[in-house]
Amino acid sequence: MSGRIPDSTVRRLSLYLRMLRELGRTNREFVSSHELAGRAGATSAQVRKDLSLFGSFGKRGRGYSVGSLSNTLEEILGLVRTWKVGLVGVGKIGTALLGYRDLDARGFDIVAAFDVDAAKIGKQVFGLTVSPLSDLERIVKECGVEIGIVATPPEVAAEVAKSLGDVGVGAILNFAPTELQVSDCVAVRAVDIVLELEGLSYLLATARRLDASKTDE
Amino acid sequence: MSGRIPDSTVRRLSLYLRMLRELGRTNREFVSSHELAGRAGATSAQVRKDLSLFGSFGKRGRGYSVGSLSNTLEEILGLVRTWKVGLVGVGKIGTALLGYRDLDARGFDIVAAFDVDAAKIGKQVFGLTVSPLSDLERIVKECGVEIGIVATPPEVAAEVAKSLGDVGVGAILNFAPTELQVSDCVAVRAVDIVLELEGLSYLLATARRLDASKTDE
DNA sequence: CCACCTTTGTGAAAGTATTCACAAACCAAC
DNA sequence: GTTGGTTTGTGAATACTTTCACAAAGGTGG
Ligand SMILES: NC(=O)c1ccc[n+]([C@@H]2O[C@H](COP(=O)([O-])OP(=O)(O)OC[C@H]3O[C@@H](n4cnc5c(N)ncnc54)[C@H](O)[C@@H]3O)[C@@H](O)[C@H]2O)c1
Ligand SMILES: NC(=O)c1ccc[n+]([C@@H]2O[C@H](COP(=O)([O-])OP(=O)(O)OC[C@H]3O[C@@H](n4cnc5c(N)ncnc54)[C@H](O)[C@@H]3O)[C@@H](O)[C@H]2O)c1
Repeated sequence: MSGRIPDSTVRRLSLYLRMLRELGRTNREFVSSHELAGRAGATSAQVRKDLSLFGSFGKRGRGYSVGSLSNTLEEILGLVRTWKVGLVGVGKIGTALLGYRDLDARGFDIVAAFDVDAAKIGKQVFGLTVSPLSDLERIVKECGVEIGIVATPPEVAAEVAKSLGDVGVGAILNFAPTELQVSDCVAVRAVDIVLELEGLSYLLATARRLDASKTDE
Repeated sequence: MSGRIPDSTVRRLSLYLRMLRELGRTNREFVSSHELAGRAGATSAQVRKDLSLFGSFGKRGRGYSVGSLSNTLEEILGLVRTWKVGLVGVGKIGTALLGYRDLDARGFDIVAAFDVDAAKIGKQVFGLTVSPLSDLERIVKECGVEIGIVATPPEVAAEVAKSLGDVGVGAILNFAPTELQVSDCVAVRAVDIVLELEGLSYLLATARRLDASKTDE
């Protein structure tokens, strides 16, 4: 059980958990793989296979207990605790993230924010005081920051990510449209809005090309 | 040539293009698949296979012409034109996006912003006047909005997405942590920050579990 | 306790994506 | 022109993911 788990499975587990929490709020007791699949955009076989990578959690004939499967998924995903998050770059997107109340509720607590801009250092943003980047190491260690968010201009993102890794942060969420190269023991995920828009652009352009060639015939 | 192209290929094409533009700025003339692969986190075979899905663009023995491959990729990705974008929900993240100057530069022009909050309607945000949601249809049609961004609270995201689809928007970028179900002829991509953080949480938790079991032995 | 209905868990099959490996092409230098 | 070094384009091989399909398990009602 639980060798290498594909990324796509982990993403789906998050979606299942989200649905389970919703169902929990409506006091539902059991849910079938079929129903779980429905809203997560997966198939029922996929739900069962994803879960079977970690164990057997369902009751044949009944489905999955909403409460206990929620707990199991939270355990698997590491969401039984609150993670401490540090944010670097209190600009437009960084400020939005500091004000993103859902993060707390979901187990991600932003405990520190850093910037190099003297005008921002010392100011409170959504209740958190912005620290100078030079205090990164001290504060990350004192607060026990485990996840870093990079929200700086792309030119300095790689450098910032390296510092975060060096100082012991184990995972980074990167908003800058740049590939970070950090040590393998630091996990990185990117949120790349331009990339997503370009993906949409490709689909729109392809649809138009198809339309155009159909009209030509 | 060019049947169904995997999503992973399209994402990599964007990354290749990004690198090519950087190389272009340094006046480089040719680049090999090996070098292109390097920074995009791919292999050279993958670069060549991705490109070969669309045609033959390289010169054996030399590599790819930076300028002409850039143009080709822009053509493929539909980036030879500027797309008109409409944003719904001028809150924290919506405001950050309105101020994201890079989007213009990359061919995505936010031409309209909508909200339901009377306090926001009519105000200028980064040079754009916020319109009431009730004007969605009129403005989308007048301005020719082609891509919609959903930046509303999750509870209303599905409804907003449906409206966008109904008034003729062909593609949606969704920031709300909700599955949208829209007609198949509307393309959707999601930017789901909580999902990404949960992915990191899984990796951190797994690493810890491994550590713990090693120490136990 | 048995017949019947439902839904899981899982090998095996099908389908996708990535990597390998090499002939064909190009360039440069002599 | 021919030799040698380089790099593409691509079929074939491998690896990975998803889907299929069904036996086994649980529940219900008689
Ligand atoms: N604005 C958006 O909506 C948006 C969306 C997605 C991605 N992004 C990306 O996020 C990043 C930030 O964008 P933004 O729009 O918030 O820009 P911004 O200019 O508003 O903010 C950048 C912040 O980073 C700070 N900074 C600069 N160098 C730093 C360093 N070395 N260490 C710490 N802080 C530093 C600046 O002082 C500033 O406060 C960019 O890479 C951008 O491409 C922005
Ligand atoms: N804040 C962040 O950094 C962040 C990051 C990622 C995702 N998100 C997601 O983005 C969405 C917005 O988050 P936010 O933090 O900006 O919230 P917010 O409350 O600051 O903004 C929401 C905005 O949407 C408007 N709105 C509400 N109902 C509307 C409707 N029916 N039509 C049009 N506009 C409507 C509100 O008036 C408000 O201006 C949420 O779904 C959130 O989960 C936020």
